[in-house]
Amino acid sequence: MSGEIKINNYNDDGREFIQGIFYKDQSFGEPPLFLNQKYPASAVAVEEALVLCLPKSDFMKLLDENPAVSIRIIENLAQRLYYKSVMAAEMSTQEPEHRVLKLIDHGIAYFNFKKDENGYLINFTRQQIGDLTGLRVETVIRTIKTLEKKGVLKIINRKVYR
Amino acid sequence: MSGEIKINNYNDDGREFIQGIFYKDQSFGEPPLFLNQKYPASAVAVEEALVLCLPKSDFMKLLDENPAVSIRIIENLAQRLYYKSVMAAEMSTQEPEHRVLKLIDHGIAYFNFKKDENGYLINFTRQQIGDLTGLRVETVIRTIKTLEKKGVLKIINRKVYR
DNA sequence: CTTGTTTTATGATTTAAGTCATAAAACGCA
DNA sequence: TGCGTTTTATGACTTAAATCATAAAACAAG
Repeated sequence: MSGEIKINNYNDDGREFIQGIFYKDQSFGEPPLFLNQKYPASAVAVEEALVLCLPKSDFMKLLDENPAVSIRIIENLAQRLYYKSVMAAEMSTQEPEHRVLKLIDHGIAYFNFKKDENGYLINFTRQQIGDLTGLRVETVIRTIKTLEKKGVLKIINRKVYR
Repeated sequence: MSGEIKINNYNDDGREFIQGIFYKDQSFGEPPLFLNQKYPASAVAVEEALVLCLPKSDFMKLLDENPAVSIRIIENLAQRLYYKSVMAAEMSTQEPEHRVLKLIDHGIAYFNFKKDENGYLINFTRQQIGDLTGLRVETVIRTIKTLEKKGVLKIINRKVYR
């Protein structure tokens, strides 16, 4: 309903990977419900957030009685699968510059980045970009500097614009 | 309807990434339909295959008139999203041994690996494992050897069993 | 059976990203 | 207003996986 939630994992040595970030009017956590699986990740509030929790039975009832909702859910899952497919290919084969840029451009299209006179403000910390792309902070910082030098994005007092 | 299909991408320098592999009774390629997006990947027959192509309009009609099909589609997308989430976390933070093992164990659960007296036969080439995990063939070969030495899987005349 | 291709295999070398160390700037808050 | 924390930043060094080279075994096709 409001705020910002990240879905994440930690690997064996405590390194974080962010599966996705969700904002107002978005939903998360459905897939395991349909599979009777355990949640493969955690949900963490990045800022104060209000989240509506729907019991599985109510959710299933909603779907049963309301085909239009099913379609919306399908569209939503399709969107998330699309993002994951694109990022998986990026993360496994492309170099840092490509990965960071892809994430940023995806963010412009699907996260709530605001546009002002400098362009779109990329509302992620370097650490978050790293955790979303599988890179380390230092690498992200250096990569963003390189991208700025190449003129594909701007850094205006430490904030990234595209 | 039969055969084996891989969904893949090639990066800028021709390196392949396999998004997924599909067999009899499975479906693929739906997400972009719901998003009116271009296909972000290609489909390639790995062996002789027979594929049923359903026009978008027919498919949508099927969903509209048949809520039970919607639920099946949701379950299917949820399954694929689940796989991608798990593999994304693996690929970005875990080391080769972990990645390869995770893929193999997922394959046992969801691809059509057959069990015989030696255990489950992992019906992938080293190259395919590499393209699915973002590793190079040589790394996969060495990793599998290490895993064999550790006793977590068997290599019987070049075939991998788990 | 022969021949060309794919798959598995192994050793040597390179390199890009990770790691480690350190610090300044910015932010949050009591 | 001062103090602890987070974020951005940079340089030096290390390392794990990629790359390169080479080859044997297995397989496929004629």
